[in-house]
Amino acid sequence: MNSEGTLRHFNLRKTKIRIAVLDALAQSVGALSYAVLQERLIEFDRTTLYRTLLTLSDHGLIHKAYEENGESYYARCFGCSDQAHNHEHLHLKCSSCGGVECIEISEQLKRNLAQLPFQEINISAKGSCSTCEPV
Amino acid sequence: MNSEGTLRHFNLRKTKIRIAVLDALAQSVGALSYAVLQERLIEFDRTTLYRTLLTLSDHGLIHKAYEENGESYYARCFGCSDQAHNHEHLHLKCSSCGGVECIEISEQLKRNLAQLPFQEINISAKGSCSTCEPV
DNA sequence: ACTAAAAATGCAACAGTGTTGCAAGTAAGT
DNA sequence: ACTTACTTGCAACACTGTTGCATTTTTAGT
Ligand SMILES: [Mn+2]
Ligand SMILES: [Mn+2]
Ligand SMILES: [Zn+2]
Ligand SMILES: [Zn+2]
Repeated sequence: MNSEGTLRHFNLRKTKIRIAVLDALAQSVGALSYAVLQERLIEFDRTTLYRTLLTLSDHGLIHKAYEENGESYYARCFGCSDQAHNHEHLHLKCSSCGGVECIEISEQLKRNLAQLPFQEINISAKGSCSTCEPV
Repeated sequence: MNSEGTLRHFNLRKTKIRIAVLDALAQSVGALSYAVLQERLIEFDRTTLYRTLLTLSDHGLIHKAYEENGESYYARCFGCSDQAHNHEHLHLKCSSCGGVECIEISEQLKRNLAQLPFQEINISAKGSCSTCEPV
């Protein structure tokens, strides 16, 4: 589904910046930092970008994929809603290229995590991404 | 071991702010935010606090326990060194009181995580802490 | 297509945090 | 006590998070 369809599906108004953010994230292999989003969407005010990220995040269209030292990365969600973000994957920050990727985890690990009595669980890791250190 | 002994053990110079930071973290049940540390250690310059947290973190005496929306929380480390931070626990942000705690995880989960090919892994969760919602 | 209500945007403004350079002060070994 | 390497305080700057408010845009109803 394209970005406009996604917005309609989530009952969100179709605005330029929302489409632009969703498009940017959809086209990117890894997650995009707030700084990169800002420079790619330089035609919009950064407050609007800030509020757009909040809205898309609140409704489960995107999620914060990584955060450290004031750097935030965002990525598209798959199967999330405004009820809950279900992130059955981890966020890898590549020590080499600095990129951030969403990485699938094993079924076993998913089951282990599901047993924890918490509303939301996020795993982040540091290491080499598949591009920088091919398997 | 007290804070002075800890610094000696890690071959770090014994300075007022390092002792004060270690003492503050040692006495606290949960992790302390940067903001709280700053107001408790108001007698020191915030740049010095910033560099102190970096130094203690780099050498494995403390770790960043949680980070979101520009808020960082710090906690004492147990068994870490400048070679590696071994965090076999997760960081819980209480949705109720806002506090951050280090929570032990099961042996099984530890084993699962150990199999992942990454240098460093951090788990953070949101939910109710034991104080706000007793078992 | 027209209109009104609801929602989103742009702009200004402010606080907090991360970060660095540099001069002055301090800790630790001799 | 002396020396040296390390640490601190201060200034300074960039970036992010956050809010209020006037203006513009979207969308639903006619
Ligand atoms: Mn992700
Ligand atoms: Mn911890
Ligand atoms: Zn990489
Ligand atoms: Zn609590």
